[in-house]
Amino acid sequence: MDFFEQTGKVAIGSRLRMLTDKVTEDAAKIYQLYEIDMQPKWFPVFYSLSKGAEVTITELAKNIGHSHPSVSKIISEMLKKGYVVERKDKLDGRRNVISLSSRGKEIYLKIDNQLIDVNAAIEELSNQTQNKLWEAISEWEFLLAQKTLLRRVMEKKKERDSLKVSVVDYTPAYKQAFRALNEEWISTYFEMEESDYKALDHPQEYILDKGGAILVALYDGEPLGVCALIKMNDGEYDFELAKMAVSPKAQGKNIGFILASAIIEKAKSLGASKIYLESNTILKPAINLYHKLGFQKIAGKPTPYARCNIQMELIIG
Amino acid sequence: MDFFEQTGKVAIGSRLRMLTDKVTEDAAKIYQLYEIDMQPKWFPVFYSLSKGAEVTITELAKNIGHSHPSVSKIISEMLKKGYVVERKDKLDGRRNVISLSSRGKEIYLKIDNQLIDVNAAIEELSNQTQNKLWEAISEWEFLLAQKTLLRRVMEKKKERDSLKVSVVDYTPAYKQAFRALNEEWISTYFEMEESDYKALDHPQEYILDKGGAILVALYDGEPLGVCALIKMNDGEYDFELAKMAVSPKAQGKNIGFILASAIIEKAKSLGASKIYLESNTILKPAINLYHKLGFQKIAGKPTPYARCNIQMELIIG
DNA sequence: TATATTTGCGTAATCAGTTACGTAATTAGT
DNA sequence: ACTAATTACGTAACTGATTACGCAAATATA
Repeated sequence: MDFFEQTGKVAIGSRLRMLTDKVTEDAAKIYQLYEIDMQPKWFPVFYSLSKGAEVTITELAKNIGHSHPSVSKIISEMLKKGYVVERKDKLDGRRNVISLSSRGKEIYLKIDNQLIDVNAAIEELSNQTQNKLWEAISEWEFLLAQKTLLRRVMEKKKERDSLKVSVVDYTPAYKQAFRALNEEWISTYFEMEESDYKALDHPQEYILDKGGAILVALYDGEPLGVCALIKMNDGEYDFELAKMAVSPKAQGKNIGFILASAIIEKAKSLGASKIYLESNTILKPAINLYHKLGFQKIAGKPTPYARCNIQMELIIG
Repeated sequence: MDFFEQTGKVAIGSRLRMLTDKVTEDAAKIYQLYEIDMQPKWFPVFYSLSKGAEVTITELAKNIGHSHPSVSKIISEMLKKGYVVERKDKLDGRRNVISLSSRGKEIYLKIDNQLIDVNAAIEELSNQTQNKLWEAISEWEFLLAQKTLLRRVMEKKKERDSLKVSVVDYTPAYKQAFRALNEEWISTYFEMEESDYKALDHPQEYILDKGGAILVALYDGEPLGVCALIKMNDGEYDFELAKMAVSPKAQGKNIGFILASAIIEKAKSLGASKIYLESNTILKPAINLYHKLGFQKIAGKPTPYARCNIQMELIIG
C-alpha cells in the first residue's frame, strides 16, 4: 500500500488490520478448498481441544487469549455442527466442560493435510522475505507486554514537553501567577489560611527579602508552575520548600519534576545542606514527587498550617 | 503468546488480529492523552484530506484502501463533529465532495505533536527488535498481491497430491474403470456413440492389439484417470491420444496433467514423432491442458465423432 | 433518441470480535 | 453460620470493518 508509505508508521494499526483481513479472508477459502465444514475462527478452539482433554469455557478462553463470551459463542456454533459435546461439572455446577465429539475428532484428522499445506505455503512465502513477519509479531508482543504502546508514547510526550519547559527566577511580573497558581490548588483541597495570604500577597517581603528564593516554570512562555524556598532560622534546616504549585493545565508535562529539581539546585547553590517541607498525604502525586527527589518522612515539628499532616526533609549530599 | 508457538504459523491470522487489537486499543487512548476528540479509525481519512484538496467518497475509499461504505460512515461521523464539510458536485450530481472544515484543520494541527511522539515511540520499539514489523508487513503485502495465500496453498496441495498419484499400464483389472470413467464424462456433455462402445467395451482388441497403449492413474490405489494411445495408419500421425478421462472426484489433484504427460512419454518410448487428438471446445479445462502440453490446433480432418469440433497435434521434439 | 450499462454513494445486514451486565454457584471472612 | 466477594458463563449491545442491494445520475450503445 502506497498510502502507508506516506503516512508513516503511525498508521501501523490500520495497516495491520488490512493485512489481517486479507489473510483471514483467504483462510475461509482454504477450508472450502479442502471441503472441511469449518470456520477459521474455530481453529484455536479446535486446536486446544485436539489434545483430547476436557476443558471449561474459561480455560479455553485463557488458553487462546480470547474473551470468554467469544469462546462461548464459538462453542455454541460448534455444538450445532456436532463437533463438541458439553457436560456440566458435577463438583462445580457453574462449569461447562467441553470436549471434542467423535465427529469433531474426525474433522480434526481431515484438517491435518490442510495444516501441512498451509504451513508449507507460509514457510515458502516467509522465505522470500527479508523481515520475518512471524518473528516480528512475536517480538512486538513481547515488548508491548513489558511496556504498552500508550506508555511508550507518554514517555515520548514527556520528553518533548520537557524541552519546552524553562525555569526562571521570580520577577514582580510573576506576582499574579505566583498567587493564582497557589490559590488554585489550596482552595481546591483546603481553605486558604492566614500564613498563605502573607506569603502570596507579599512574596518580596516575606520570601525574597528574608534570603529565600522563588522559581517560575514557563511552558511556551506562560508561567504554569511556581515554587519557593523560604529561609528558616531554626538551626537545623536551611530552607523550607513551600508554595509549590503547578497548573492542572500542565498535567503530564513533567513540570513538577523539573521545577522541584531546579529549586533543589537553587538551594544547593545557596549553600543549603538540609531542606524541609510540609504537605498533606491526600496530595499523592506531590508526595510521590518529593519521595522521588529523595525527601524522607520525619517526625512532627510545630507548623502554622492546619492542612499539614506530613513533614519531610532532604539532606543534600 | 505461548499458544501460537504451539499451533505454528497456520494461526498467523489469529495472531495478527490480536496484535492489531492491542495496537488500536492503545491508539484510542493516545488520542485521549493528547485531548484530541478523534477516533483512530478517522486517521486515514483525516490524513488524506489534510493536503487541502477536495475529494469524493469513492476517491477517499480508493486512497485509503477501504470500502466506500466505510468511508461514507466515517465522513458522516466527522460531519457531526464539524471536522469536514460536504458539497454536491454541480457537474456530477452523484458526487459528494468532501474537504476539511477550519475546525478540522485546527484539529489536524493539534495532532501533529502526537504524530511526532507516536512515531518516535514506534521507532524506538522497532529498534529493539531483530525483525522489522513494518517492513515485514510491506513484504507480505507485496507477495500476497502477486500471489494470494489461497493460491499458494492450492499449489502446495497439488504438489502433495501429485506424490500420491501413480501411473500404471493397463491390465484387464482396469477394464471396468476404463469404461466407467469415460462413459461418465461423455454422457454428461454428449451422447455415447458407436465408436465409443467399440473401444470402451473391447480395449484389448481395439486398442492394445493394434499397437496402442492405455495408462491408468491411481490415487491411493484407486483408478481415477485413464488415457489411451490409438495406433493410426494415415502416414502422418503415429498415435491418436483418446479416451482420456479423469474422475470429477479427483478435481484439483493434478491427475490430468500427470496422466497426459505420462502418455506422451509412452508415445515417445514407442517411437512416435507426432500425436493427434480430437476434442470439443466446451471442454475448456481439457483444451487448456492440451495447450499447456504443447498441442497446437490444426485444420480439419475427417473424424467419426459427432462431438469433435477441434483437432490438435503435438510434434515430439 | 431511447435504452442499457456503469458509476457514486447511502442504507441494511452481517461478521468476528469486544465490553457490560446479570445470575447462579462457590469460596472466603468474620 | 451467615454475609460478602469471587468465579463461571450466558445474553445483549456495541464496534469497525465488510458485502449486498438499490437508487439516481451519467455515459455508452444501438
